[in-house]
Amino acid sequence: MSSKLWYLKRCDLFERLTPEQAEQLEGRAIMRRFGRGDIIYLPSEMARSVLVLASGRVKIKGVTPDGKEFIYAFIEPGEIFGELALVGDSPREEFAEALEASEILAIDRDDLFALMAARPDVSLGITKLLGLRRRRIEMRLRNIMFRSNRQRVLGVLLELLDAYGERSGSDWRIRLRLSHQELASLIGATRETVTIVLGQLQLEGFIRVQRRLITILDRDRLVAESAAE
Amino acid sequence: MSSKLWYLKRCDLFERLTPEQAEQLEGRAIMRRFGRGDIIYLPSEMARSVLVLASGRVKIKGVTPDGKEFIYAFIEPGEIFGELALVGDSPREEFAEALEASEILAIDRDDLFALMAARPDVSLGITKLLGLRRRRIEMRLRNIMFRSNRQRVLGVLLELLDAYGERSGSDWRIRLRLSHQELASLIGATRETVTIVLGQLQLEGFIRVQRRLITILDRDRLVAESAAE
DNA sequence: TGGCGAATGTGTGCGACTTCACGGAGCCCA
DNA sequence: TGGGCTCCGTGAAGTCGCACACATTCGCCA
Repeated sequence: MSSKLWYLKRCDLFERLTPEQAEQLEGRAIMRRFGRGDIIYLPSEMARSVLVLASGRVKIKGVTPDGKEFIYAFIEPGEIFGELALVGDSPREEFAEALEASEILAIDRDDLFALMAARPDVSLGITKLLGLRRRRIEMRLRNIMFRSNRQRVLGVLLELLDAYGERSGSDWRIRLRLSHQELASLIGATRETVTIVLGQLQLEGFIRVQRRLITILDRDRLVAESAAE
Repeated sequence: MSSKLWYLKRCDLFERLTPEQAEQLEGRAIMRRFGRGDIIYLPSEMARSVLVLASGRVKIKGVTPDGKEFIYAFIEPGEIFGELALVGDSPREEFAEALEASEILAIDRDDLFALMAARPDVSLGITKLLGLRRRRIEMRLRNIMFRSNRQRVLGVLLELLDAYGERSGSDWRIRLRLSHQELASLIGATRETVTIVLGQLQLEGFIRVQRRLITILDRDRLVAESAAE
């Protein structure tokens, strides 16, 4: 089995394809490699294809007019991204950047449309994917509007715990190692403020911070604190 | 033709149904009326149906833990809302509130799933709808993160102009009449700040404000100002 | 048409964040 | 194993926007 095919099968959406359908898709997909920091696509670039992350890690980000970067999402292996190519003919409005060396499979959107026509379950899967991501973005918006930076940090920690949490003894830790700058880019604050707030939360016994590794010591209290007021 | 059927046909998604399909859907849909200020659905309510606005106007909103309201979107007649019912079995996370007397058609999500299976074009339409709304929300997020309230107001005015702008002589006006409070709930600011900023923009000749009616006098300069720095 | 609630205009203090600046710690890799 | 880079910690000074308090105006409708 080709490596392209193997990667396709790892993606939820495609795991139930018939061998012929999978091979058809695989034959027309293009594999590309990117190094740390490489830009995979940019805004204003026409969106002709949908991407599947085979290995590595990717972030989806935007840049404000005055040059500050903000993060929409992180992509893990097996996940799809750039899927807004399926909606209309508008250009992309965000960046995709490789956070580490990554392998990416590009599927032409017409091939995916064809597959969707033949497989209603794939079509429904795409719909649900779009819906889930929309729900996530709305949660981000809710976490930011009218909230102090302390509340935003609490909120984003819970969100990350939900998406990337793993057990560590009696505690939870966030598998995704993020710098203070990246946390700041998630909540719309400065790097310095995030440093301060994380320090306070550590003092108050909510979390332990070790460089890029954050451990949640008291999840319940953190949830209460985040919901309070 | 029943009024329910007539309203269904006004909705882009359903206008090309066969008479049988339309009647089938119509027979199972439920029409309800709401008065100004009535809540159509709330968070934590299970999302069993998708709504179509037949007449009136609706806003989709959330509330922060400390009671401040923020607005996700406005819905106009012929538009669908509550469509996240199609994604998984999670409860709703937002409010839908009637802004004026409204008539609403509720379609059980299973009926819509059945229709989607029979009509790939409806399915694709739903997918695109979700994608468009996600793009819109992402634009909102981009407009808010790291930006001053002045920039946010400029941004939201352009967004509203795009969605609800109409020609008025050589100028453009925003068809949707919004209070300062509602504008504030769109950008995450206080009502007072919005009043100040609108006043400044009027002094600077960008816009004219008459109570709830905003006219854009110099669109190009406003775009430049919004993109600058 | 008078009255009342909603919407708008304005001012004052204050606090949270930002900006800028710099020192030190950790980490990768030649 | 040390040089250089990124990341983290901290302080001083300034600003923006918020909270709160009121006055005023508008528009609706009894």
